[in-house]
Amino acid sequence: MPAPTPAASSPPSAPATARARVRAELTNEIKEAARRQLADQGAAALSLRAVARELGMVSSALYRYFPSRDDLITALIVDAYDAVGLVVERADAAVASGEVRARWLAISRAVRTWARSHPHEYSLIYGSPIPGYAAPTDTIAPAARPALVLLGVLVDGVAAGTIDTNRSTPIPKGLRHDLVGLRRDAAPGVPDAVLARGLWVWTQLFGTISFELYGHLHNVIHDYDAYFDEQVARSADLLLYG
Amino acid sequence: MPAPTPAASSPPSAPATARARVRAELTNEIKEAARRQLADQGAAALSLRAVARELGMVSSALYRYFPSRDDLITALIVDAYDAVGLVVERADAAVASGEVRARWLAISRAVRTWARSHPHEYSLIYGSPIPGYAAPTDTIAPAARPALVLLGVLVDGVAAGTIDTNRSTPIPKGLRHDLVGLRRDAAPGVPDAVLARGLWVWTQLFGTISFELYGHLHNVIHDYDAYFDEQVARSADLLLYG
DNA sequence: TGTACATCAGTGAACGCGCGTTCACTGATGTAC
DNA sequence: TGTACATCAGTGAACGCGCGTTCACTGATGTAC
Repeated sequence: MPAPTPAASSPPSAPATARARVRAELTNEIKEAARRQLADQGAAALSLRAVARELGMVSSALYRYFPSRDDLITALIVDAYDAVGLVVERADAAVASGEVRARWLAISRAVRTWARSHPHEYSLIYGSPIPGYAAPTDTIAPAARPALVLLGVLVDGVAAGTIDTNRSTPIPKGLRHDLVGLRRDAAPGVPDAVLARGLWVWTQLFGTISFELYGHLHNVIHDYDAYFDEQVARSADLLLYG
Repeated sequence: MPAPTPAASSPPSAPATARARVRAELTNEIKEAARRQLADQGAAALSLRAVARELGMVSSALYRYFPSRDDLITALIVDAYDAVGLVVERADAAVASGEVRARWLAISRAVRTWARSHPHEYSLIYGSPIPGYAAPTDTIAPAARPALVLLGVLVDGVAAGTIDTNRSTPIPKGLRHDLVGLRRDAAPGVPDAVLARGLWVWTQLFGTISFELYGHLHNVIHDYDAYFDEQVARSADLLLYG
């Protein structure tokens, strides 16, 4: 019986050396501490020194992990998009693919649940931009992830005939042109009217969540669960039947 | 012919003394400089010292006008709500009150136009909250101003029979309860179904504007005018016919 | 109309604080032979 | 298996900066008589 090699106990995808493993762990700890700070103060107030303090390190040590504050913020943004993208994908995957209405509801609720439990990460990606921070191109692909799930639902619903493709309203030429691109890239077979409805309910969803999170319905809505359910059910009808 | 008194050339509503007049003017100049800084950096980065610098004053002088940085921010928030409230009211008033659809379109376009020309003031009130700033109650009344215009349209549209009140979808009990309060306070005679549709299109409007401003439709929509027109026309149909 | 006093605006220095980033360094971990 | 060297992580001091707010002050404007 051969003696196990030292690496045998670590998962196959783990980095080879102990140093690299520690590095990956500390990178995560830095991001977690930064996320905690985000929750306290918001992104604009995120401070490298405070993050270092929380980890018991000296502030200059962080520069071994992130070349600058902006790079740390970028990492948080990418993580946030990936996190919401993942919960949306999972919620969608938990519903049978023919159940278009249920998939929409599952997606909507997943976004809201994630937003409510991670309000500052939600703000980081869907709130107002951070002063002085310019998003690099690395954030583009993860940003699209949640919306791609909805587009997948539209593709399936149209293909299966569950989504009504007859009802149509006039669509201006400029928009029609943009919808051609969207269909080509991410929603084959979905007609203009359905894409326009998709955009319409998608932005509505984020409007509803932002209004709830930012208190714009304070003193108007008290039962946010009931309110959300109703609005999202309405969106489902609009999506399916136009 | 009697000699004019010194005060004769000033408008009747102007403060009595020269000192009070200068004070009011400087208060406005401070707010204008602060708004300019907002556009540069965003609210979180708004600095009293920088505002003072721009006005050629010493930073401590600002404390004669605003007791703290938060009070200056509050003033900017109130001004921003009043500004968007005013343009919305004017846009609405320019349309005959029976033209419900046209009024909705006018209101929507007024909000978007204002948002595009004052993106940082828009963010100040509809974007993510400013870290460390807690909105005082002074902001509540002005915050309601734009929405009250839409509610006025609903009241008129229902009273005149222009808005379809027959189409209705199930409304959960919790929401029904909230709608009772809303109807009592600001929308007499407007049934639940219409109020719920009103909330839907209202949040949709802000979702659309925020997505445009914050670049969430980057590479998807290029002709934002066409896109906005289509979405808002769609909302008009929903509002009127359910 | 003129004077005495009170109110107010703005100054300049200071307090105490926090920030991002650079840099030369020490000591530990990893690699090649 | 052991040794020599290279790589890397973390330290601590420093640079240069900006911030909100307080405070005693000077001089101008307003008010009461």
